Formats: sequence, structure tokens, C-alpha cells
Amino acid sequence: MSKERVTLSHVAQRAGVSAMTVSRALRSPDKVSPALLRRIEKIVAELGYVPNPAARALASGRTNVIGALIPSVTNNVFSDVLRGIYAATEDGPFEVQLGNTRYSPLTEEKLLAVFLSQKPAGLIVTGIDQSPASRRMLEGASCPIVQIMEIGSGPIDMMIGFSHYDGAAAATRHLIETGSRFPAFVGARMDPRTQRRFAGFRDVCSAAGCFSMSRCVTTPTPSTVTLGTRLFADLVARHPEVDGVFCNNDDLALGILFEAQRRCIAIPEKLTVCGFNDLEMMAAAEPSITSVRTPRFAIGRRAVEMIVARLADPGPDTGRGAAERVDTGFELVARQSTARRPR
Amino acid sequence: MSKERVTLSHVAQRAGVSAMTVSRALRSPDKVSPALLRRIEKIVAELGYVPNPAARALASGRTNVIGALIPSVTNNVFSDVLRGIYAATEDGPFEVQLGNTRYSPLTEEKLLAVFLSQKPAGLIVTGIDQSPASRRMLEGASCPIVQIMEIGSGPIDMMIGFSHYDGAAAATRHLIETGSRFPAFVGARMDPRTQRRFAGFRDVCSAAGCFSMSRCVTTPTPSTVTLGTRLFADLVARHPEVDGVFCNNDDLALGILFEAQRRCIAIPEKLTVCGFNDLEMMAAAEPSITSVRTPRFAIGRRAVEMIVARLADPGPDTGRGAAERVDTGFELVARQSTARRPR
DNA sequence: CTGTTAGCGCTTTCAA
DNA sequence: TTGAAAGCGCTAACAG
Repeated sequence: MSKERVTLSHVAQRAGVSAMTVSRALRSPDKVSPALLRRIEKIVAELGYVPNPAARALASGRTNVIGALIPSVTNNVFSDVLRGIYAATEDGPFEVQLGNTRYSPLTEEKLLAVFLSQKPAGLIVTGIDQSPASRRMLEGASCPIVQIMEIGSGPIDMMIGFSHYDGAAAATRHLIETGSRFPAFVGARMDPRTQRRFAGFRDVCSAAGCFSMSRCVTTPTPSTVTLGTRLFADLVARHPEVDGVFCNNDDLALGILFEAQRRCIAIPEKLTVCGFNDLEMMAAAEPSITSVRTPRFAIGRRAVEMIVARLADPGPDTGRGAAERVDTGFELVARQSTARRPR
Repeated sequence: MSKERVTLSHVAQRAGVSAMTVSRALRSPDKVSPALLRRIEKIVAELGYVPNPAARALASGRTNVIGALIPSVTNNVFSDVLRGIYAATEDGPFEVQLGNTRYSPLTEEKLLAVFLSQKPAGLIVTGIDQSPASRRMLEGASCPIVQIMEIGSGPIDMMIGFSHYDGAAAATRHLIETGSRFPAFVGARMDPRTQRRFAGFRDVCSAAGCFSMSRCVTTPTPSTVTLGTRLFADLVARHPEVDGVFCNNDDLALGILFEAQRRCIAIPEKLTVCGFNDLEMMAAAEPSITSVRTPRFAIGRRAVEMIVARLADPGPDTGRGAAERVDTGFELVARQSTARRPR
């Protein structure tokens, strides 16, 4: 292991060919004679040559970086998406560059400027509520772009996700159908997707004549399980009649489960709890919690695949192919407790 | 917004100075006359100039990238670390490049080669069990390196973490002190840190004369809450006498909590459950679960700070300063259920 | 199938 | 405090 970094020309010299040939051998092996190819590969391995990505990017004006802007690295929802992105990236030439927008459109704007300056191969952005400036930047960008986790009209380029409104509506309908007469909403963070879930809840309740704004507790604070316990405590203090809760997400739902246990409020006999996203733990919960399953891993993976496909076949001369717009849907997972009741 | 990317010389031309001067103005504002500086800054803003990182990296042989290799993006433990890393980089010039090793030393090796080829400003690696090849690469690297999440002898460079063995030992002692006579261990994934936790459990139990290998259920499968329910089911089927469980992590502990509820095994009357890491949700759980709190966010943030500090002051001529080695410790969080018992 | 010539956008010298 | 020249390591566009 010498201190000298080995470059393309070192390899070329050793192989007795030009740097260009080595470059080709590495990028399009079929354009080089098999014998030479093997010789070059051997030397590359011997010397431990690793291409300098900066030089490559500078010379070619392109990178193998797929930028992914997500609102949170801690939220399980996005770590599943991320896992999908990494899974799809694993065997290809692409690298992922992660950007954490922390639910701030302004942060997203800044990150976008930085990311775009790197000439990424593609870009993944979360949601459909980009700021006007962000939208402008994205529309001016010359790489494939996928908006993920939501579905809506006017995509910037490609789009894959589902309707949060519909998901919430389905959950709320289930709540009412299983007998809830005084349904409540518990939400935190209140980002655009949460807002649309709330709208779904509100509209279904209104149509059923059981909407009450006073039974909706929300806060801009990020959701946590502990926050769920507190919001639920507030709720039952003001509305002991509540017999069903639709939660913005599973963390809050779990908090409500715990708080209900603590207060000996029987689930599902006296209270039905419904979450959103159907995180892994929901399948194990006792008492059971219904949730809306969202294909987060698949969305992440598919987003990368859509970019790769576009790169392979840019399509018509528009500079941007036909904009794919994939509605993944969701799945209401209704659960019943399987506990043996204590004697 | 023109299609043309704006470069340093565009800015220079507009300002009527040389590119070099603009470059200086941007990187060391104090080496340029104040009036000129302001003029340049204005033009930069007008033109929307963003430096080309590839060109910068190529010319300078350095980057502002801090590489972070972590075993999993989904595991809450590491997303907390990641959040700390991002928090510490937010206001500085550094960018984070994430690498997902998926608990594989081989994957880590490959990623390391790629990362090192980018001449990162610094590197964060998880744990102390790098493969020999990885260790060699890291030792040959010319940037600050921090091993995180564990503490041990023979650091490659810097190190920040805690003893998993001691953490597990403390938890096990607590289990025994609060009356467990037949303690069990439930573990999944069984990565090196899990192994050391197991060792801590084993040694404390052995010393207390209550170790039984048959009460230790483990699997190489990644931990999930659902897996916790299953492993616990296996355990009680074989050992109904178990009255305390130390879990490899909080996910398994939560699964055990749920399964115990399902089987109407009273916690903590008949069973004490202890997790590891003290994830946020543990504070809310009902019945309560004891856990070992680990400073994950702080470790991530501090790791970046250590790198930045080293970069600012490389220290003696050794090329590598005195290797800091920080033991963050951990905190046993013993909890008691606060439920009102049902009438 | 292989080589030559430029040059990507920036920074490092060194000089003024 | 500012500028000129050279080149980082690689690839595009042509030649052969």
C-alpha cells in the first residue's frame, strides 16, 4: 500500500496501452479485446486502482449520484423508503446521496441547489409540496426526477405514491363501520401529508354526521410514542365519550395503546385505535391496532428503478420521457385482538 | 435561469477580476478587500453561482465529505446516530456520505475502498470489528477516523462509544437484584455488539449461579418486534419458570411485552423485561420496560465534532494527533409500571 | 479495436 | 491584495 494514489495512467503504463483504452475497458468492457481486458483487469486489481469520481464527474459532466431528499432520517417511514432506495442501488453503478430536509421547504431548497450543482444522475424528492423556487429548480434540471410518497396532479416529472386522503378516509370509514360513534383524530407534526390525512378523516366523519373539531387534537411537534400518550390523555380528559381514534401515524397509535392500558380502557371493547403506515411492530401489538399499510420499501426501490429506466431510455426528444405516475395504493389492515382474556 | 451552468470565471468576468480572486473571496473572505468581497458576493447571489464540488475536489485533492459507515438504515439505533451526525454537519461546510454496510464486513470493505477513493475529510465507522483488510485501509488513510458505538483497546484513530458488555452486565444485575431467579436472554442478529451484550449477561448470571444456556434463545435473523414475540413464545414453551428476560434490544423487548400481554403474564409481577438502548417508545410503554440508555444522538454529533476539531488542529507532526478515546457510558433506566390495576 | 488532443472548473503554486 | 500559469484525473470527440 504505497502513499501514491494510482491513476488511470499508471494502469495504462503497466499494461502498455493508452489511458483511454483503460478507461474504455473499465466502462464498456465489450469495446476492448478480451485478452487486453483481462490483462487490464488483473493490473487494476494488483494496483488496487479505484477511479477518481471527481475527475470522472468533471470530465464527463455527469455523476452516478442519485440524490434523495427526505424529511427525516429518524422517522421509520422514511427509513423504510431509504432501505428500498439502497436495495435498488446496491448492484448498480449508482450511489445515493441523502439529504435531510427536516420537513422544511427552505432546507429543501438549499439542499436542492447543492445537489443540482453536482449534476446528479437522478433526484428523488418527498411529497408534492415543493416550494415554488424548488419546483423551478427541478423543472430546469436535466435529470430524471421522482416525487415519492404521494400522488397528485401536475407532477414535475415522475411520481410514485398513494393518496393520504384516501388512506385516511378508508381508515375512518372502518372506524365508523365497526361501531365508533364518537371518533377522534390525533395528529402531530402536521406536515402536508398529515393535513391531507386529516382532511380524509374530517370528510368521512362529516358525511357520517359524527365530525367534531373538538375531538381533533393536533400539535406541530414531531410525533413520538410519548406524545401519543399525552395527546390521548388530553383527549379523554375533554371527551370521555371517545370510542375510536384515528391517528396520524403508528407512533401516536402505539402511545394511545399504552395510555389506554394504563387507564384500563379496554381495546377494542371500549376504544378502537387506528394508526397509519402499518410499521412492522403493529403486527405484533397487543391489544391490536388497525393500520393503513403503505408500501414504503417498494416506493423507494421503484423510484430508483424509474430513474434508471429513464436513464437507459430517455424516450422521445422531449428531453423528458412520458412522465410516469404510479399510484401504489395502500391496504387497510384491520386487526382484532387475539388475547385470552384474563380470568 | 439559463441552461448554462455558471462558473467561477463567469462571476470573475462580471466582477472584473480574475477567477482566482473570486475563488479566494469565497474560501477565505478575509484575504480579499471588503469592498470587492461584497461585490463578489452580490454577483454570486445574482448569478446563482454554486461551486462545482467535483472540480474543487479534483484541483485540491480534498473534499468536504465526511463518510459514515453504519450497519443499518432501518434500525432506530443508527437513525439516532445519523441524526446526530446530520445535526453536527448542518452549519458547517461538511457533507455526509452515508454507507450502509448491512452488518457485513465485506460490504464494509468495499464501501471503504469507494469512500477512501474520494479523499474524504473524515470517516466514521461503526464498531471495532473491522476486517483486517478494512483496518489496513483505514490505518493507511490520511484523514481523521472515528470508530463509534463501542469502546475498546487498539483504536485505529479516534473512538467514541460505550461498553456493551458493561451495559448488559448492569441490566442483568438489576434483573437479578429485583428478584429474577431464572433469567433468560433473548437475542437476534448476533452481531459483535450483541455478542458482547450476551457475554455480559452470561458472566453476571454465572457469577450469581443462575446461568442456563438453555434459557438463552438467539437467532441470526434481524430483530423485529414480531420476532420478539416468537422468540419469547419459544422460550416460555420450554421454560415456563422464566421470570426475567434481558433482551438484546428494545424491539425484542417490546415484542416480549406484547406476547406477555397476550398470554396474560403479568409484568412485572411474574416477569421482568429489560431491553437495550432505551428507544424513545420505552418511556411510554405500559407495562413498563427497563432499558439501558445509550447516547446515540450525542455519539453521532460528537464523532463529527472530533473530526472537525482534528481537521482544524492536526496536532503534532505524527500526521495523526493524539487519538481521543471517549467512553460515553450508558444509563440503566429502571422503570416500574404506573398502571392502575383493573378492578 | 485503439490512440491523440483537448479541456471539464477549480485550486495550487509562484510572482507581482 | 491580486493575477498568471499549470495541472488535478478523467473522458469526449475525433482519428487511425
